[in-house]
Amino acid sequence: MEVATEHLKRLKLALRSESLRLTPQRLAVMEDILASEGHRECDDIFLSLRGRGIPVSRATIYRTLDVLEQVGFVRKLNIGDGRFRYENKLAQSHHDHLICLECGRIIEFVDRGIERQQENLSREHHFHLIRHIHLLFGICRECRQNGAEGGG
Amino acid sequence: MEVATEHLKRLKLALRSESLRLTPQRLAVMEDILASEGHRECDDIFLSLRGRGIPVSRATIYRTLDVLEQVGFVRKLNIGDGRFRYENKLAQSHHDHLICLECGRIIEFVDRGIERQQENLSREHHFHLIRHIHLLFGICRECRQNGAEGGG
DNA sequence: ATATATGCAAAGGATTTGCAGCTAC
DNA sequence: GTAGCTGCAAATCCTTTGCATATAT
Repeated sequence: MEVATEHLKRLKLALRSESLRLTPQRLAVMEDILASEGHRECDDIFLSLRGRGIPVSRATIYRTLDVLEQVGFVRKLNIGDGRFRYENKLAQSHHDHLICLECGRIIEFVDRGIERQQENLSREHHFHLIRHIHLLFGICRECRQNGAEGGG
Repeated sequence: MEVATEHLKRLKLALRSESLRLTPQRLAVMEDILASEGHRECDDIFLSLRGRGIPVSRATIYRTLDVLEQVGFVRKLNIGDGRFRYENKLAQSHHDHLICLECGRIIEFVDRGIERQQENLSREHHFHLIRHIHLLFGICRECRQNGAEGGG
C-alpha cells in the first residue's frame, strides 16, 4: 500500500506550508486513511498499523489526524457515540450519513435538494451557514432482511 | 414554578406504568425542564435547583433525565461538544437546530421539505429511518451584526 | 543545530456505576 | 416491608497533554 505520488506531493506541500514535518508515522497514518474508503476510528488505524508491523502510538495518531484534518486530507466525523471517525476526504466529495443502529454500518448519501434547502433556511434566519451535521439513524437493508427490525 | 396538573398526571401514569416512583428529586428536575423552553445541560439544572435551595446530585439528575427521556417528556440532544442538552418535549413539536459557533445560541427550525426528503432518501436505500440528527453550524444574525464573521 | 515530532503515562471531563443507606408505595 | 431511589465517590472511556527523548530538515 503506497500513497500515490500526487497525494504525497500535496501532503509535503501542505505540511511545509505550515512548517510541519513529514515523518514515517504521518506517512503511515496517511497511507492507512487513503487506502481505506471507510470511516475509521483511531483504534482501527492503530491496530491496522500495528498489524502491519508499524507501531505508532495512539497519541501520535490523534495528533496526525488533527494535522490531516487541518490540511483538508481527512474529515472528522462525530456520530454521537463518543468516538470520532475519520474519512478520506481527497477521494470523496461532500456527503452525509445513514447509520445502522443494529450493525453500526455507515452508508453515505448525497442529496442536493436537502443541501439547497439548508442554504435557503439559513438565509431566512440570516444565519451564515459554515458546516452541518446530518445523520440518519435506523436499520439498514441487510439488518432488516435478517429480521432486526427491533419489534417497533 | 409548578408542574401543571395535567403534566403531573401524565408523569405519574408514565412512571407507574414502568414501576417507577415519583420522588421529590424527579419532580424538581421535571419542573425545571418544563419551566424552561431552552436547551439545558445537566449542570444548568444542577445549579438552577441548587440556587432554589433544592440540592439534587448530578447522578440523580442524569438518571432522572434518562427516565424522562424514556417516557417521552424530554429530548436528549447531542451537538457534538461533549455535553448533552435536554429539552422540554411536551410543549414542542419536532424540530432541528441552528447552532451559533460564536455565541453558542441554539435556534430551532422546522422544515417539512427536508423531513420529507429524508424519508424518501431512506426509502431509496431500503433503510428503516428511526431518528435523525440535523445540525446547522454557523454564525447567527446577532453575531453577524456584531461583526463576528470570523474573517471567512 | 534546532525546531518539531514521538511515546509514555498521567490528566481531562462529562457521564455512569457500585454500594450503603433512604423512602415511596 | 420492600423494591426502587439517592448521594457519594470511584470508575469509565476516548481523547488530550506534559515531558524527556529522538529526528527531519
